[in-house]
Amino acid sequence: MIKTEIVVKLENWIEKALDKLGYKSEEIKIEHPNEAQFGDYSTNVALGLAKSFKTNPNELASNLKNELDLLVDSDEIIEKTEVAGAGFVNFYLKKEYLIKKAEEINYETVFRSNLAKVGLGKKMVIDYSAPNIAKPFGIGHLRSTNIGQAIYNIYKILGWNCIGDNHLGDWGTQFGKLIVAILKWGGAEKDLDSYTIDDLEKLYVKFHKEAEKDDTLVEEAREWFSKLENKDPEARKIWEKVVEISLEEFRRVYELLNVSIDVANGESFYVDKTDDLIKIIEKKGLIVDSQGAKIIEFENMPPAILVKSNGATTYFTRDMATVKYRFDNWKPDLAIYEVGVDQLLHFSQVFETAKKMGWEPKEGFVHVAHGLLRWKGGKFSTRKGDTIHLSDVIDQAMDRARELARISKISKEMTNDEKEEMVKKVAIGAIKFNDLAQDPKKDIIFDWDKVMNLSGDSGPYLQYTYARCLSVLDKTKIKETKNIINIPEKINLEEEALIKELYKFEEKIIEAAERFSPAVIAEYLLGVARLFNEFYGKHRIIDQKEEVFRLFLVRTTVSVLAFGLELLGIEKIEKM
RNA sequence: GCGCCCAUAGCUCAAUGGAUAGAGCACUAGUCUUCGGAACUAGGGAUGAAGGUUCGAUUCCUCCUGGGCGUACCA
Repeated sequence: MIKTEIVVKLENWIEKALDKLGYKSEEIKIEHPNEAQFGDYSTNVALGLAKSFKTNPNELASNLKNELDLLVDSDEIIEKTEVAGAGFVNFYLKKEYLIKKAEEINYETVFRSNLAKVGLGKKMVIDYSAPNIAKPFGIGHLRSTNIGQAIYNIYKILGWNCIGDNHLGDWGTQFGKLIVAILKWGGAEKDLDSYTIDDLEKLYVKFHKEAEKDDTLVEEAREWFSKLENKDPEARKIWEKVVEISLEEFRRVYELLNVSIDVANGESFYVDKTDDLIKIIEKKGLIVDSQGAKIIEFENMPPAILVKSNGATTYFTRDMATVKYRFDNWKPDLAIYEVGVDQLLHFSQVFETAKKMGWEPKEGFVHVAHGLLRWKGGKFSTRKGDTIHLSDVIDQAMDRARELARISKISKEMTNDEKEEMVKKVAIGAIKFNDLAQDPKKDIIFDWDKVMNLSGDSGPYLQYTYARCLSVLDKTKIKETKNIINIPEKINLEEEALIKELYKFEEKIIEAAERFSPAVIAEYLLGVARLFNEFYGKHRIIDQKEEVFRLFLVRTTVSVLAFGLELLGIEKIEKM
């Protein structure tokens, strides 16, 4: 758990004060109270201690406060303390400190270099996106792509050395199925070159429909996959073409999403590495022969298949080869897998085997098992063709954004190209935010209205607030308010609420990293934007006597939103 | 059958042992002599059920109900 300087300081204070009073606490918890009336930080340490020492919690808290006040007197951060409730001690921050933190955010280089100290140059590898070849980019893989990229961005900004690896699903029995489908129903007259990604998907779906009636098809598919592994020229030729068609589609999607993944060593990359891998694991004595297959057994889990009875490998084999390759070549301190929760058992088996083989990074493996995408009724299934294509979602979101742009005053001054560009950013921002704003662990219910939500808790709400801020900064005559010299005597409730939210940015970024949850940042940005809009709605900024201070707030809000959107991988919009 | 996960407002989500459970959507009523109405203000409405641990439980434990995922040759 990484703590901010102020939390460390308060912990030390409390420890010292308790020591003087003759108490010792195992754990001192400092948190933000959820109500402004209880200050900026609080500790409940007196409550726990009072219980074990059988004293009155309020009395203990008062004594603690008295000791702390001796330290507060000469402090430049803490303004005052108070005892409240059942025995909480609350802390209030000085205005000067809040302003100093906001200034740091405004001077981006300072803020960035502070954040970069957190990771200490450690290295992590993150496995994300990993779409399957021969299927259109569905909104299922969108989740892994968005969350994975955001986690990558967050770790990078915290000074980690990051490698993103797109573990493309370009190998496996599914190709056996696809080859069978192409040969049987693709039409011999049809040239492979003329296939589109949609054709491939239709064939894949048709295979599963037919396979329900005819058991031999699956067996046939396994045979074709086995042929592919044995470098059969016909199988190989079809496979290569299919990969080419798919990669073209993925390139288009990533460009649209503004995603770029460092390397893309798909499953096929590891095919020629599995023979050695199997030998090494065999040497270690982990392999058991069972019903013609080579398996690995575990104490508390079902076994994993390393080699199938027909001699072909499984995705377990290839994932083990991947673990070894990354361990040997990249020597990461941390390995993250942003893959769906439906593969929980699989990765438990992979990680367990890796531990036994000594291929575990120092800080271990993390499976960010994101929840599945569901209809209200059930699960999406590629096999049944019950999927939603990303391109359809984008098209519909763009239609909706265009409609809003049509009635917007600002966009009347834009050229058609500018407007179309803006509409695209809004639509993609909305779609991405929908994925990122929710705790990755939970299933996500697909809802057209929610995905395309352009108001309220949404990506466009953040983009809009950003544009609104810029517009104010554009209209004022005072151009330099990154820092302020005269701190106002009195600030109103909305100003106070806003500045007391802005300084939390740093800890939110760290929390997002620790919890592997970009949603922490997404939620935080919504809060900032909401507070800003409330402030904006109540108080004029330009040509007021408080203009300098208020512009400072606007500028800090801009900095936080810009930085936060960058972390989430959502594009900013200057005018919308 | 066994294992893992989930259940919060009509709907979609927050709250990772603390103080009066927060938002958005939808609904109702307002705010346009506007620094940008993709906004703001106000309103009603919620912890699946039963026990337990605790000074304190949406949060931890047990059981029940409902749902999801997994459970050797798909990935």
